[in-house]
Amino acid sequence: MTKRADKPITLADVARRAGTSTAVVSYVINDGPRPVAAATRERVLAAAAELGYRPNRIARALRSRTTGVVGLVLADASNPYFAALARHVEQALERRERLTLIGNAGYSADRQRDLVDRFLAAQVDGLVIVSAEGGDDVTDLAQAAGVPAVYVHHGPSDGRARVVGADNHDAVREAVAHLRGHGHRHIAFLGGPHDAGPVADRRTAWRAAVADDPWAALLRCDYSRAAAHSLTRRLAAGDALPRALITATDEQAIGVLSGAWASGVAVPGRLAVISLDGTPESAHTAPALTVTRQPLEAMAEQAVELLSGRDPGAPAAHAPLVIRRSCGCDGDQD
Amino acid sequence: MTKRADKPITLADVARRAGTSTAVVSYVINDGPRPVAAATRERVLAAAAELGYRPNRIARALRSRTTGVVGLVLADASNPYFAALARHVEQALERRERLTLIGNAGYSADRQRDLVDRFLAAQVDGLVIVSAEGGDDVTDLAQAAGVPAVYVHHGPSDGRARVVGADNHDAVREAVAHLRGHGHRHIAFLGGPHDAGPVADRRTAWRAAVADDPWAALLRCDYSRAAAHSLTRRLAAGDALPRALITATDEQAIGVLSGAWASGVAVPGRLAVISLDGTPESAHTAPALTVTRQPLEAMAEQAVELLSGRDPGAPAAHAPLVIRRSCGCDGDQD
DNA sequence: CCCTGCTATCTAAACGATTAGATACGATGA
DNA sequence: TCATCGTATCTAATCGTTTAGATAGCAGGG
Repeated sequence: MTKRADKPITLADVARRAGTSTAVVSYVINDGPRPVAAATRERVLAAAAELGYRPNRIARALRSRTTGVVGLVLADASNPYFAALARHVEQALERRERLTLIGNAGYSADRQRDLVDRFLAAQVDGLVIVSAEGGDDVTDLAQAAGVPAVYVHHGPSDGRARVVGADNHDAVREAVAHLRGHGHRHIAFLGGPHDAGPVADRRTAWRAAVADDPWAALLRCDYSRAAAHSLTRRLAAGDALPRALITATDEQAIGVLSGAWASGVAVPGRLAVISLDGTPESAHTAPALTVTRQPLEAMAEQAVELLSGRDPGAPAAHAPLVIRRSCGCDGDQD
Repeated sequence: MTKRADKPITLADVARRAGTSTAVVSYVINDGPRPVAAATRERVLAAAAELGYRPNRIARALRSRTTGVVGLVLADASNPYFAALARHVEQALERRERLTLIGNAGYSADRQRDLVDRFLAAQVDGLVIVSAEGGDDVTDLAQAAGVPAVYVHHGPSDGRARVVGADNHDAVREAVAHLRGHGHRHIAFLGGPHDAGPVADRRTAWRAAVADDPWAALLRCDYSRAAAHSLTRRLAAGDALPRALITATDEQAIGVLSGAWASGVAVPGRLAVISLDGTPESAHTAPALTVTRQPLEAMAEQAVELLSGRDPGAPAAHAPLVIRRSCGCDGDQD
């Protein structure tokens, strides 16, 4: 009961108490555009402290037309990859003292536009779009409102929008080389149903890396564990399972693992797997997944940097190969 | 280039165009507190549509002292359990047309208070705290600001705060009974390092359910996959592994699974496992986890309902047993 | 024909901060 | 002593809504 709830403290209260005008208080609070005498500053600070003054960001936002809030639109927060990305974006924003408005578009372009609309009405200072293939282009909306927008992981390919991604080519090349090192001749790839955006890049890179192998198999399924699980069971039943597989996403890799387990297929003995995401989940599957870890933190940092108008130097961060067990190595599993 | 970015449309613009005052426009926009003649309403609506008017929520918030934004404070978004809970809370809010400000406290009470402070400065209409054991009590802050706060999963135990949880006793009883049904005599429990909040409830319930078994072992480790993984490996090396185990959380269960795999321990053959969370991840581990699924959606719904002042009837939702394979059943895999 | 009461609308004061322009006060130089 | 300048502060307009109070117009009862 230290403070009554009914009357929030305002600038005017502090000014009255300090015996000054609201202007000086404002100048003190934000090292304002004009200087304040040291003695006065002290009085103001003391008054503010005594009253427990907390600036009202809404009022500040109305006047100064900047809210310190950024909208984060997610295609699907259930997907650990997107969830991890979201976390890093939120942290990058936090570091810059900005608040994060979050929303789930659930792979629907309509809901995505809707969300962006609502974020813009809330006067966000910027938009980070973590979208998947289905994600529509919302650059027009943002532009109309004069709000900077950045896509992460996947975005419209016409040059108009700023898109932050990772260097997938190198990663895939490394993965293929590693499996070759284990003696595998034919290295299959499990991609998505349509292959647009980063996953298409990954597929292309794989195709290039196995160009010398006409039998390299391209598999496809949804990006869900369930889909990869049943695909694996089906292939195992028909004895059509490859011996070495690169999956486009961790979700698929995890589905492959559980499908293999259910079919009695030994990993990595009968089937070696490398996944191209490297979310935290991948470290504690059975067996632990060898992955190329997407540099999520660097991507988030780059995205947020782009929002502030700064153009970060490095165009695409490298995704390092993290060797664990699913590839056949006797990994770092303690 | 349909709309210039430099001049957002305001109420006054619409009023001018419709030949009315700003008051009527406001009345029309929100079926205002006063009626408007049908003809006028038409004119206003038309003008608004033509100009592409979008109300400025900041200005609205300043005047009406309600932002339509709720702050969601997370102990740790990396934990899939919390992440799933967060998703459901966000969806429950979305359904009520409210925006979600999200923030990660990272198990630190200081950062939690800090976040709450910043959310309150942003004039949130309510706070949802998804906190773990470490989480401090922030009821005082919220109360001082006159903002309703609800804790989900875990909260201060003095009656002052509203806490939404699930019925853990029933769930644990069911899990124990199920393992007994598989012929297990001794059922161990893997809890957290300190056991406060819901995990303590779960432990207590387990103790009650195995009261007739003086040898039932209580294990402890951090709530991380890594900790459970190495604990399992250690126990396996010392041949001290129980034959049936209930884990307090999915994270631990997944760590146990990967530890067992690494130690060559067969699950469920040598070690049967049931977990008490039931996050989506648990469906696609190898083997698939049998769990008591926490009613996250119901909890989120309850929490948001509480924020609006309504007191939802049901005090604690039931966590149903989802039978898969880690318990020894020939589960519903694929 | 005037007064009453109702409806539809307008005027203007909030909300709490920021900030440009006006002002007051000493100190300085001629 | 007076004009000049600089510093520290105050006054008040402004951001875009909401909404209570004032007002205008019209119908109906006496």
